[in-house]
Amino acid sequence: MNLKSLAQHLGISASTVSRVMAGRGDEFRIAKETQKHILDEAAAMGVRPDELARSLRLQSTRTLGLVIPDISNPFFAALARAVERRARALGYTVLLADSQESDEVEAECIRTLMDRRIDGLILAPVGGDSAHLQPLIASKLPLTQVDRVFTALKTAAVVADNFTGAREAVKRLVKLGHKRIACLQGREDSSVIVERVRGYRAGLSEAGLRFEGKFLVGGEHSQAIAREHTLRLLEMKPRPTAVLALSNQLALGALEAVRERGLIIPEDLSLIAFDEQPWATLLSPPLTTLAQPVEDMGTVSVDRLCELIKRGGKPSRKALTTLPVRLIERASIGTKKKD
Amino acid sequence: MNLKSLAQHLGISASTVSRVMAGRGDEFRIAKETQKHILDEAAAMGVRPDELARSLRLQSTRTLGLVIPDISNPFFAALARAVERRARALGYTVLLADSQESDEVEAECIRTLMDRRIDGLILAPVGGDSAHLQPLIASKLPLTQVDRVFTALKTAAVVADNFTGAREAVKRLVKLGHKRIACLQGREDSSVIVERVRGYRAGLSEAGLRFEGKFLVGGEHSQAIAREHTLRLLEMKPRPTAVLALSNQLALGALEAVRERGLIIPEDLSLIAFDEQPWATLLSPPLTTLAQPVEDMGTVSVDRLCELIKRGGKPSRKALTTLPVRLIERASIGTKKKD
DNA sequence: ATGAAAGCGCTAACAG
DNA sequence: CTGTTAGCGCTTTCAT
Repeated sequence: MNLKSLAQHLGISASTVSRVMAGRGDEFRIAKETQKHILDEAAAMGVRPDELARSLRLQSTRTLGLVIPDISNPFFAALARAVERRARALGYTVLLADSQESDEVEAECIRTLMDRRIDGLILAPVGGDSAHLQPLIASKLPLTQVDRVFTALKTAAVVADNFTGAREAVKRLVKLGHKRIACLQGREDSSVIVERVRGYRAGLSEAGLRFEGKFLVGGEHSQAIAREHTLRLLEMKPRPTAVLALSNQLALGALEAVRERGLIIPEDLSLIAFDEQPWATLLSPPLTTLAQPVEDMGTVSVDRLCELIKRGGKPSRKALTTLPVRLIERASIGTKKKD
Repeated sequence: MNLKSLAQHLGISASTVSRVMAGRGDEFRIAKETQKHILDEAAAMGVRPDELARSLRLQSTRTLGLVIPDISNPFFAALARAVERRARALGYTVLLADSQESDEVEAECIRTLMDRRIDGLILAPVGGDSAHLQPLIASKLPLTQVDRVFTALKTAAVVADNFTGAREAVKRLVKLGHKRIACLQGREDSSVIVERVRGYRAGLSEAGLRFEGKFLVGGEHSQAIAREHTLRLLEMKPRPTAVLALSNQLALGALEAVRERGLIIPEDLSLIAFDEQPWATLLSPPLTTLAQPVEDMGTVSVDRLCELIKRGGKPSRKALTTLPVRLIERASIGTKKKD
């Protein structure tokens, strides 16, 4: 059932039906009676305009693409939820794609989405290399980067204040007397990690502590790898007395290692982790976290993108939005006891 | 840039270009040379067929809809990931919608997806009432239900063996000497919960224990509500010595309550929870879980749906697929000590 | 105030 | 082997 057959059924033209269904009946001064007639019959027959045909005709799909590296990472799940909700509120549908932490899959996802003629794209890039994003940039598709971003690409971008978050965490640890503070990182080429490591080093340096390369470990967003690196940290002599884990997945790996070695938090090791999670408070002891403003990041990304779409893809002045990170202090950090 | 302009540019017809771009050049015995020419130029100019126009013409979008109640629930996130991955492998794109545990939003999601002319839908219904799904059923859109299902609706369906899982968990607890085993449920009208509660009661009854209504608490998929109900359980005299939590979110609520009351697991209370999670092993003590085959559920849902699409929506014989649940025993359950 | 006709970009039937 | 033509369902001039 489509508009045309409904029109025939009612003995009027498809144009009139189309105008009424688009809510523009008054604008075209179509008889109230006719309007009611059409609307009633459409509802009764369950006729709705074919979005596909509309999109083709209007050259607009009212669909946004969202590409994230891993939907099973709760941070990105929360981000997706926020994006979806805001987009829905603004009348957009979201096409979600999971790039599986792979540049190749990411490029493929973006191609697929572009083939579907999305109106705009929100991209949380895998990181590292941006070469495969060239066609996307060249296409002039309205684009907002979120979380991990390539600042070299001149697009709107929404990020958490990763630098300040990490720096404040380190400063807090220093205040508790820690001098050997290690940092467990993910992919070193992701902007998020770069910023957090920068914050980590700034925190050390502002406290007059020397940065030690051997205390900066990791290099992948994986719990298993994080566990291994933490095990190695714990074997060092003297070993670090505190660890800053740069994501929730990495924190889980660190916790595994600590447990395996039979060490106690915070007596043997203080731990702070990025990403607040429902289970953080239920660990023994509860975990100190750096809560990212993930809801806001999703909402603002959509808003930025929609502005961009309205402006026809012309970039705005204020390209980068930075949202604050909050330190939630719990019992996983304590005064350094032994040395 | 589109096929037509590419055709003009090359001085050949759009049909030929279309056929070559669809990879059917050989089928139409188009000169190898022409083919190469077209493909090269298309690649050089970045021309790709407009999926929108193709879909309209072919009356097929190669898009599947996926509606889940809550993407921020890691179980559904994992499901979405599996669905996305399998669909991609089969050449489909997935439109994901989050119904936010609301029947109204769910109905709205389904309408939006149908307007976009998806080829099929995978639905994890909110539960309870299926009245709002009538239009969907009537539309004959290929449909697979997953996780929560309405068995009254004659559609393909993929579920975990919730009944057996819950029953085995109870039997294990009974074997450890427990006699007062409570059950913390989610929405009682969801099929998943109904089955798990049925398994819980079967487990009790097979052990010769009486089912006690006051030990079956809860009614919402929320950590906060679960906490409150558990607090109430812990106030009972005599109080239960073991709890079966019917989801990961409920388990977190239960853990909150236990901690607040200063009780020790498993000495004061044994706990088993549905859903295996990365943090389960890191709790103190590690949590005994019932691992759902979430990867398989996603994969099989897509496969079932694609079969259905191929068969033109005709339902198959074997409508319901049940996949096994696995009990992962850890230290959160123990012999009943005091009474 | 409403209708007829063209066209969004593509593919398939038919023609040659 | 390749081209011409019609039409998927819609919206929008342009005409009346």
